[in-house]
Amino acid sequence: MAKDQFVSQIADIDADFPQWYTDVVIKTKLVDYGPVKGIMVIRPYGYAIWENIQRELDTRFKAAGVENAYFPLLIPMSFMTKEAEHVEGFAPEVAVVTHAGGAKLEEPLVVRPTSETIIGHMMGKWVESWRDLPLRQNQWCNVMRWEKTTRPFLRTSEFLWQEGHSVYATGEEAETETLNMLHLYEEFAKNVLCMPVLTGRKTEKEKFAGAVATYGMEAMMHDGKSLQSGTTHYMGQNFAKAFGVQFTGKDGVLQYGYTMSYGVSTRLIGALIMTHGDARGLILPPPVAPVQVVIVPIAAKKEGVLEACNALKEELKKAGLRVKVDDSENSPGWKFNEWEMKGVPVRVELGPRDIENGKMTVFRRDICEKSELGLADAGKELCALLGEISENLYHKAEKRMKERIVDAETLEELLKGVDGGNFVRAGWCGCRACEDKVKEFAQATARVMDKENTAEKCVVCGKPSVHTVFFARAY
RNA sequence: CGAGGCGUAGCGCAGUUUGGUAGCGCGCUUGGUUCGGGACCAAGAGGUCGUGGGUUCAAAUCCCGUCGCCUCGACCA
Repeated sequence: MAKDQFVSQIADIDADFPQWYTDVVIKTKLVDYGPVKGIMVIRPYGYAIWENIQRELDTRFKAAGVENAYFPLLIPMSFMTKEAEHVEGFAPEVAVVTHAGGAKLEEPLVVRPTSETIIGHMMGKWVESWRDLPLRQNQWCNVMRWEKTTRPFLRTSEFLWQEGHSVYATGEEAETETLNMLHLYEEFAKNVLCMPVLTGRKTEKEKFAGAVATYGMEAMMHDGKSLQSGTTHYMGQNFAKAFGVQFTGKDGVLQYGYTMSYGVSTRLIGALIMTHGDARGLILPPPVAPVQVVIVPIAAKKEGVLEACNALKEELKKAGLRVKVDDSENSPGWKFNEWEMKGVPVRVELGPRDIENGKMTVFRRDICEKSELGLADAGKELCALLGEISENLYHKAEKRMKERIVDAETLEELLKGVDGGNFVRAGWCGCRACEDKVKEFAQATARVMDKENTAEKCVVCGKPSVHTVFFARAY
């Protein structure tokens, strides 16, 4: 098959970015559409990415002192109504179980859209004394939010995530933890997903239902749109009061704890696809790639070729790499394209010519270039190469993001900025009306607030700026 | 829910204007030759044309109804 025909299997990344994205997740066998609209099936190749994300995050959580636990899928409806803002925020999108065991339930059960309520309930029982604090737990689970429009990984009615929940004795500690977790996510995005993110506090309009403050990390996609890739929330005593999370302090006084929560989801997979991918398909960052090195035998039937491939595989495995030998019956050209589309960071071609010369032909997915490396010390060489690829992916994405952050002083400039696929930094007076006006005028939302208020005037009303905000169109 | 589009083989589509044998590409199966960028040859399997009704000698095609899906507007990790 001609090469242009292969490329045409995936839509043009520049011409139609959403179509490109959908093509890629389906054709690379990350997901499939299931029988229920808006609920995706994650196939082994996609799930393997999630497992790598899980492992990397879990290691970090545990190092920070967080323990894993599991809480129920079904939550009594009455729990949802205990925190006023929370129920208002989530009511439109919960799925409700009304019947079970062949009979109508006395109290409907909601399928968790997030677990603040039930974890708050349990923590209320577990926390009695200041000695029980801080209580820091995390769970890996699925949640359900009945979304109106969906897209694989980016917005689905059911998704996998982790949600961490902590109780502290003081607001300061809980707030500090909220920021610490945001930084943990940022470091993770950089070093594991090779993805630069913008972090900061969310506006009142964009914050989590029931939170005092929400912080988020936003990643810039190829087309300049923003994707909320993780959030951390400081709840103050809102949930502690609703669920009776009380403890006796050192001073002997019974008091409410302060809670916080944080989560990232399978959306991260969508984020890294849309951050790194190109016209040929996926480009997976080495730390999360299910296969880091694929070995393609050339002239596999010739004596010694498969043996050499398998020997190399064993050597690379010993070096800690995830390796696959593609010994299928397909032609080499077919395999090249297949694994490139699937985003494998490095391909090694091994044929009679290479073996004779004691070399291997190495193809880098990130720059699509071939070179030769010596077969001796292959493990060390390829580990170094994967590290180089990770850095290159990060720097490329970081450069793009930095180049596409522009400032605006008027609504027209802001509109022009987001139309051009940029994040727009602008002043904001802090009022809801001006925020709504930006949305109406430019179809852009406040992603996060900058750490410092560098702007002078609100981009809408011209009053003094209270927060400098990054505005963008968002997925 | 407001606007637009689409339902024909596993996937992508043509055929509908003007009714008349169910087609194409990819994929799949079998056998053979191949293998350093999606190889080639040969043979084959696979569709009650979303669905219900109507018109007609005859409907994928015309008429009426209905269901489903996709894209764009209001919420979200």
